[in-house]
Amino acid sequence: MALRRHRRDAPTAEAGTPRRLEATLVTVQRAVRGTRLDTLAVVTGPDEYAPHQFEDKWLARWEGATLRREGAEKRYVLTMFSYPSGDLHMGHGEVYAISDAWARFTYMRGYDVLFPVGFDSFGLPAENAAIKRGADPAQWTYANIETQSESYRRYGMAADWSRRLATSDPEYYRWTQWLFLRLFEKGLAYRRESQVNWCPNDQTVLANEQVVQGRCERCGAQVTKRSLTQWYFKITEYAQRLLDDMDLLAGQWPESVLAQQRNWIGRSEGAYVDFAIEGRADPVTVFTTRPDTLGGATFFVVAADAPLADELCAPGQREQFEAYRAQVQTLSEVERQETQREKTGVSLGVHATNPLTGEQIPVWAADYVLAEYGTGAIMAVPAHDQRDLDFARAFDLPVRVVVDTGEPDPAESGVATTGEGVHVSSGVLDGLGKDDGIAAAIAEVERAGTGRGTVIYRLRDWLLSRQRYWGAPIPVVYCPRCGEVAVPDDQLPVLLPPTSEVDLTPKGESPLATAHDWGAVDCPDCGGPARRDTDTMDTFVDSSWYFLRYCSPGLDTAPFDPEDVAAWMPARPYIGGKEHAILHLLYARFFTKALYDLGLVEVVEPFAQLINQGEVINEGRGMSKSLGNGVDLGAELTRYGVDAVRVTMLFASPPEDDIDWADVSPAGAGKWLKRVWQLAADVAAGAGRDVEPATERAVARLVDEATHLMEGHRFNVAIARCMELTNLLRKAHDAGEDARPGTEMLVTMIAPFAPYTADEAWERLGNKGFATRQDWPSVDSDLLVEDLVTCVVQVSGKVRARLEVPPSIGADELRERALAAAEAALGGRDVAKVIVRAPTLVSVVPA
RNA sequence: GCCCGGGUGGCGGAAUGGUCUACGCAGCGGCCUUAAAAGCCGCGGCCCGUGAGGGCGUUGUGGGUUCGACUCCCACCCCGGGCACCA
Repeated sequence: MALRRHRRDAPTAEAGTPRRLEATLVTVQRAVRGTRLDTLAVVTGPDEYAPHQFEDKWLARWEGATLRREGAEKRYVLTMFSYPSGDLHMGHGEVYAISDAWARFTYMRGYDVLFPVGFDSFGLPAENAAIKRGADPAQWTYANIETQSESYRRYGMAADWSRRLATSDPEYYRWTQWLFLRLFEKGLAYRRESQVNWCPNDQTVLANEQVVQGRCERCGAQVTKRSLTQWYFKITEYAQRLLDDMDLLAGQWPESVLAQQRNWIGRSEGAYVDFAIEGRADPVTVFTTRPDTLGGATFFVVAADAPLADELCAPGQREQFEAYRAQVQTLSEVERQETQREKTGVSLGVHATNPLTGEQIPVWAADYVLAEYGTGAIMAVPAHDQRDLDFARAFDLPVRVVVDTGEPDPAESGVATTGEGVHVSSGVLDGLGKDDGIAAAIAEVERAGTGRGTVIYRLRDWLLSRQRYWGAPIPVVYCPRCGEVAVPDDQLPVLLPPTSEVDLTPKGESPLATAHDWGAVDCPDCGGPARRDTDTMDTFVDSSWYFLRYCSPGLDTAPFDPEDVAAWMPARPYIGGKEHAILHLLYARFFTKALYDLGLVEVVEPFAQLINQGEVINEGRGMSKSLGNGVDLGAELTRYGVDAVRVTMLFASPPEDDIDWADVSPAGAGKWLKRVWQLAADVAAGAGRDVEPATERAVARLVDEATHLMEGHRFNVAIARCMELTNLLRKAHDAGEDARPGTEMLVTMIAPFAPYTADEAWERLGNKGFATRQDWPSVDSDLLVEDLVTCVVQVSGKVRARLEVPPSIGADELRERALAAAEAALGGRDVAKVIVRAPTLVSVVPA
């Protein structure tokens, strides 16, 4: 199969070898005050619950099975694919337990389920590992993919293996390049020179989203700035749509993710205002959210590192300006972002004209104004903006109040007033409040032709070039005669050169630039000598469309078939970590909208529902090598059995909460599974008499509750109901009742969490086939009606009595009985009021 | 500073206007066993009572709405996460 070409040379995964030995052993462990003692291996007898003895059997029997159900309604259950660095870890254990439980439950509810698996296999760790060990990134990557795939199967994932993909497969990145070219044709991919984020450690540029508090998201190094010509995607053109379409996601995505994206996009309403500058033909435009305070603009500030500052600087100030700029440029992003820094700046020796007052105001350069936001220049209104006030006080510039908020004079208090107030000394605005003032000010500058209302965004275009080897080459050729030329579709993929032709050592330039033969090509347009782009794409480009490729695996005429995509998309739910809130999830939303505009897909949002699982931590902290508190997933699976670990992941907490592995009990989960397994064998041996109606009703109620809990992804509570059901059925069986129907439902219901134990117990019940292929049980609604319910009698809000009453009891009769029961608690007081909520509650209010 | 989420037993967590603490972990008592492990049964806010039972208290703090509040409203405290010189 074409998809697997790379794997020919991959070494065999190591994960499977010790398991045969373990299969004959069972581990016995004890827990003492949270510290697990050494495991002790003992040979097991025939009646011991020994998951290792049946895991391999079921794994073999499940071979090739998927959750497809031809003709049924389709559902796309999607898990964030993994980066293949080493084996699966505890975090994968949680996200996969959630995903698999949900996918299996969806199947059991009658849906045709697409549940694919793949690998986000381009990226820096492969390259860094290769440099360190002198190996090939492909070899490292594909060996890890095999290791992870083996563990993934062992974990009991019901994935559709025929759709497995890896973004580093040429069959995949061919289409990544193809999609890049479609965006290029549409003007959504473009190249420009600008100041970019540079990671000195990884020796590559970074997108804004990959800079976290001035540091590289991946390695933590302090990011610096460089001026480079790079490729960008025009995500800014989609800012408003990315905001608007969040309405479609409200209630289906976690509020925190939506809030983070809203924050990141940073919509800001205000106005552009033009200021004439002495000695310059064209005015300079500023952005402000408070055009109503224009009259209070007493100076003007340009970002010191913007070309505009250099241009505006008067000859007499040049020396001082350049010294200041040099000083600013030595600051790292981390230093510059310190919030409590003193204001610094330098006068540029020129003046601007306030378009409202006609006043001449001085122009300064400072680093508190950002070159990349707005227009890189501001009107400073010190009375009503704290930063401007701090600057004015540092350099003794005038402060003029134009909004009277009733607070002390900012010039004296040092506190800018930003709230509601009445405009003063502002001509036509005088007497207006804040919002009216803003509207009137916009109307006024528009009338005068010196400004206009506008909306700007904090979001920046997505920088996609990377100066690294292990990624998809950017399919563009530079020709001295024709300029930027797209590689024709029929010449895709632009394959990576073999590592033997490349120097991988980071040196601030792409390793591909050292592959001279690879880089020299004929221009596709004129046939003359030309050279390839030597950068590769950000791996977030790869992951922005993999969920579409899953719909049409192996297709070699297009990245995907629109009909397949229409049949499956959007994914619901999409399950993965919250660290991608403003990275992958924002990029994938943008990409889907761009592909919609290109007519390639019909959906505007790729993920109709999002589940963010929590992290698995240990002893209150994230697991890490430096802390030495890591827990190995494979070792836990060996120690407790796969199902016990899966159940622990799901039972410990709601999916979105973190799990502290020191606080939970895989041994306890195993104990429960053993009880189910033992119950199945005991029930199969037969029973003395029919099941009691009360038992039947209790079973029905628990099944019904568990079903509703599953529907809401409440796995931890659904499992609690299954445990109650186990306890109930055990008692019924021991009392001689026929617990078989209930036990069959129980065994079926644990299949999403514990597929191995479910199928094994199903077989022990004497049934053919698989519990994991059964339909989810449904209950007779007649059984959900109890014959007696408990009615609580409250006096002054406190529970004073309980009555067993038929659910059909009338309000009047219940009132009488409740009053009689409340007599002692009333102690002779008169009754002022009685609230009856038949049949469960009566509240008595004494006088 | 702005935005989002949260605070319930020794612990993980149930309960979203009506019996607070389901289910599980850890703990304690008992049964079984020569013994241990495993397994099974039971206990689990405080006080009085051998017991049945009775009294009191309780969901970060303070107030409010309500017959009734973990749940709704106001103010505050604390914890976690995101953004941040964004004009």
